[in-house]
Amino acid sequence: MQERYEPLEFEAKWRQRWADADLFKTREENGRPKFYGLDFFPYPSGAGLSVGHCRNYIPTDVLCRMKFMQGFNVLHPMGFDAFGLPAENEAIKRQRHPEEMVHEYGDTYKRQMDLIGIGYDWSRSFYSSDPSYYKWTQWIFTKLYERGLAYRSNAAVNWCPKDKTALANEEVVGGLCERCGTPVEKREIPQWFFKITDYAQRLIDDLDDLDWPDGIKNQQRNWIGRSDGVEFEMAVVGADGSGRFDLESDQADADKPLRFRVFTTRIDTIFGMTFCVLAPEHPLVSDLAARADEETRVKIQEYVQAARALGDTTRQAADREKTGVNSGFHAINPANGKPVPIFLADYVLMGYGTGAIMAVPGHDQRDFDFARKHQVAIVPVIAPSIEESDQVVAAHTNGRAVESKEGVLINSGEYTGQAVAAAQQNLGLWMESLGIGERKVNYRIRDWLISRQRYWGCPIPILHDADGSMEAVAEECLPVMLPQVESYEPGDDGASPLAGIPEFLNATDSEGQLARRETDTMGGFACSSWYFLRFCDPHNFESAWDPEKVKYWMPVDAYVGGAEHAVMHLLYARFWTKVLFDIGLVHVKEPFARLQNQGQVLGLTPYRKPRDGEVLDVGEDGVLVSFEDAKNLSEADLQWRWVRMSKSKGNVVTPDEAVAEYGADALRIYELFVAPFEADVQWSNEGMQGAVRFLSRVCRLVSEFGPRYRPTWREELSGSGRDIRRWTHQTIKKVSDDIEKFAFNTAVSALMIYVNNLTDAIKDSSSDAELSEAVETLILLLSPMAPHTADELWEGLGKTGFTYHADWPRADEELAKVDEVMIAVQVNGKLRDTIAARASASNEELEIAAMGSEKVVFHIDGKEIRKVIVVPGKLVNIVAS
RNA sequence: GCCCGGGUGGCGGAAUGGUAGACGCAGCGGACUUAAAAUCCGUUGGCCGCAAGGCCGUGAGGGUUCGAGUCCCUCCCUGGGCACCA
Repeated sequence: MQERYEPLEFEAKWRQRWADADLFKTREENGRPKFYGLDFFPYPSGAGLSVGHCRNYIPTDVLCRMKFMQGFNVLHPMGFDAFGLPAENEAIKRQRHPEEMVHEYGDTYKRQMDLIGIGYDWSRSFYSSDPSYYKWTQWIFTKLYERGLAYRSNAAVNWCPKDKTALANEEVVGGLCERCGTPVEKREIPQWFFKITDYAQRLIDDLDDLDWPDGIKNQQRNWIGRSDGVEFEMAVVGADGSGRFDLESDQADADKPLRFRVFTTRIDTIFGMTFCVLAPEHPLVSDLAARADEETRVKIQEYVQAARALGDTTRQAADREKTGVNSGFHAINPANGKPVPIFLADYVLMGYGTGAIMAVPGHDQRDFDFARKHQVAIVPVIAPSIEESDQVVAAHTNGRAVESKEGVLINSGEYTGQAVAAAQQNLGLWMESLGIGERKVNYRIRDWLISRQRYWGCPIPILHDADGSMEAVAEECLPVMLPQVESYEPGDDGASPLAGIPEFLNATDSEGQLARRETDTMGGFACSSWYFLRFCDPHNFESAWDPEKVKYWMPVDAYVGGAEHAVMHLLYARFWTKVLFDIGLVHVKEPFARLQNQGQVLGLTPYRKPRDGEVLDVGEDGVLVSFEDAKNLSEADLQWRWVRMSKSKGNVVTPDEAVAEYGADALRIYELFVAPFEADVQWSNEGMQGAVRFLSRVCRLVSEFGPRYRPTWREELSGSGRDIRRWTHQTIKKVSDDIEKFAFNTAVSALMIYVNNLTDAIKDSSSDAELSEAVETLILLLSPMAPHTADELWEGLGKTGFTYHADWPRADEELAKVDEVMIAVQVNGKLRDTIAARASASNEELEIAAMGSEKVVFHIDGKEIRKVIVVPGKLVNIVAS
C-alpha cells in the first residue's frame, strides 16, 4: 500500500480503469433522484487549459461525484462552444480552417480535463458547430421567427471595424468591442434581432426564485434597467409662446398641430421644467426645421449633421460639455400651461424612452449643466421642507442640481407641500384623468442583435423570396449547412462572406421559386442558449430533445462558471428558455436553479515601471515584461503583480505542468482548499506542496493502520472508541454539508483535522473496529476530492471496485453528539476561564460550576452579582459590579 | 455619480450575536542525517511579566446588547458592475 502520495505510481492507472469501466456514463435508473451539474460551455482556445480553468471544473466534479455516491442519477456532461468569433479569428491568424482547428483544440481540452480526473460523460459531448447540433439551433430560430420574436430591421448598429461584424449591445463595453478593444462605429445595416425586450419584466421577476449570487442578479436587474415613470404629451407652440402652433408657411401640412411625448421618472418635478430637449434624431426635428426661419434651420441642420458624425463613444462620454441648439419653438408645460423653449441636444438619446425629455435643471445634473451653458432659468421645486428652500438655491449656486427624492414640493401650484412620493402618485393620476399622459415603465435593455457578418457561425435559416418577402426554412430542409470553403475572411462592406458563394446563396423557396438565402450567421451566444437542453438527449436525430428527458433532468441543479458572463450568456439562455416554455417545449421557466461563480487563479507577473514619456496600454500602470527580461531588471524598476493567468501575460501554469510535478489529486486538493470557492487565489507552489503533504499523511495513516484494519468492524464495535466514532460522524456531517454549499475549503480543512486526530489515535493499540470505520470513512469522504488516491487506498484495504460505486457515509446524529463540552466562563463579557461540563448539564449546574472557578472568584471578589447569562453548551457570563 | 461585494496574524483564510485567528503556508526551535532535502515533534497575533497572569486586538469613529469580526449609523480604503438611460 502507498505509504506516501506518489501520484506517478497510481493516478494514470486509475484514470485508465475508470475509462475502461465507463465509470461516468450517465445513470438513468428509475426511482432515483436526479442531479444535473453543469459547467459553462467553454470555447476551446488554442492555449489549452490553465490551472485557472480547473478552478471551474474541479468543484463541480466534487459535487457531482458526491451526489452519485449519495445515490443520485447524475448528469455531468461537457461539450464545446465552437462557433463564433474567437475561433474564427484564431483560425484566420493561423491560416487554418476553423472546423478542424476547434476539434483539435477541443481534444486538448478533453485530454486535460481527463488528466485532472474530471468525471464527465463524454458519450454526451458535442460541438456547437456539429450540423446535428446546429440543425436544432436553426430550428429554435424558426420557432422564434414564427412568434415574431426574431425580426430583421434596418438599424444603426454597433459595428466593429476590426472584427468586421455587428455586435450586440452586451458585447460593447465603454464604446469598445468587448473582444478586441477596437472603438465601435455606427452603421446602418439590416440586422436580425431577438425580441428580448418582450421578456424584460419576466426576466426581472423570475430572478427572485433563483439561487444565484446576489451580485449577478443585481447586474441583470441593472442591465434590464426598469424605470417607472410617466409618459406625457407636449404641444408645440409658436415662438411667441401663445396659442397652438400654426405658423404661416407655404408648406402643405404646415398647420398640422405638432406634438411630442416625453418620458420622466420625476413627474414630481414637472413644475420645475424650464425647457425641453429632443434628441437630434427625433422625427419632429425635421418638422421644426422645415418651419423655422432660415438662420435657425441652418443651425438645426448643422447640429443634426454634427451629432450624426460623432461616434457613440465620444458622444456618450459623461464628462463631455453639453452641446445643443435652440429650435426657436416652445412647448406647453401641461402642469402650469407655461411655454418652455425646445432645444435639440445630443445628450438625449433617441434609443431610450421617447427620445425627448422635459428638462428640470433644478433637480437633474445633466439638465442643470445644459441650462447653465445655454442661459436657461433654473427653478427649484423640491426642498427638504418649505422652510428650507434656500438650501436648494445654495446648492445651485455651488453648481449642483438637487437630485434627492427626500422632501416636499415647492413652487408647484396646488401640489406645493406634498411629499415627493405622494406628488408622483397624484400627478400621474391627474395626467391619466385628463388623457395627457399615463404612468409607464421603460426598460434600458434593447433587443438582442444576433446576426454576424461572418463565416464561422450557425447560418440563419431564412429565405428571401423574389417578391421581397421572407420565409423560414422548413424543418425538413434543416440544417442549412455551412458550406465548406477555402477562404472565409470577412469583408468591409457589411456583407457576410457567405454572400459571395453562389451555391449557398441561391436556393428555392417553398413554392419552388428562386430565392436568396440569408447570408448572416448567428452570434455564438445563440448556440450556447440551449446546449444544456441538448445534453439531456444529445443523440436525438428526430427532434431537438425528447420532452420527457428534458423534464427529467432540467433544471440544472448546479451551474458553475465565471462571473464575466453575468449579463450575456445567462440572460440570453434565460430568455430562450422562457420562449421555449411559452411554446410548451420545456416545462421550466428558468434553466439554472442554482448558479455559482468560481474565483480566478492569479499568477505572479513581472511589470516594469514606465520610462519617462512612455505611453501605456489602457488600464495599465506598468509595462508587462517577460520573465526573462525581469531577471535583468533592477529591484527598483521591477514590480510583481498578481494578475489573471493568460497566454499573453506569459504567467500561465498548465494542469499538465502541475500534474507532472505535484499530481492531479494534489492540484484538486490545493484548488479546493486554498480559498473560498468564489474568491480569487494567488497560485503558489508552496500551497501545492501543502496539498501533497496532506495526501501523504492520509496515505501514511491508512498504510500504517492497514494491518489492523477489520473489514467486519460493524460486528466488532465495542463502545470503547467513543471519541473516534464522534469525530467520524461529525466529519461526515461537516464534509457533506460543506460540499453541498460549495464550502470546499472548509470541507478539506475538516478532513485535515480528522486525519490529524486519527494519526494520534492509531498510536493507541485499542479501538481497531472504530478506527476501521474511521479509515473507511476517511477514504470515502476524500473520494470526490482526491479520487485517484481514494481508489488506491481503497484497493489497499482489500476492497474491490471503485469508491465512486461505494455508498456515501451517513452521519449518525447520536454518535456525532458530544457528551462533554468546554464551557467558556466570562465575567462582564471577558473570558476568564473555561470549564468542562456534561453536554446535558442544566443551566443551574453550569452556573454553580462557573461560580466555583477560582479565576472567576478572583474577578468577582467584592462585587455584586447582578445577572448571570447561561448559554447551554456554550458559555456562562457573570455580570458583576 | 449609482448598484453590488470586500477590509481579520508575516501570508491564504476559519468563526448559527457566545472562548477571534480553526485548517494550511511561511517562520522559529528540536529529532533523524556526515550534511542537506524529505519526514516527524514542538512553537508562532501584539505588548508587559521569571512565572502565574494581565492589558490590547477583526479599516476608523459612534450606537444597540450581559456579550459585536458578526446587527445599526457615519466615514475611509479597496475590488467589480453600470453610467448623459431622463
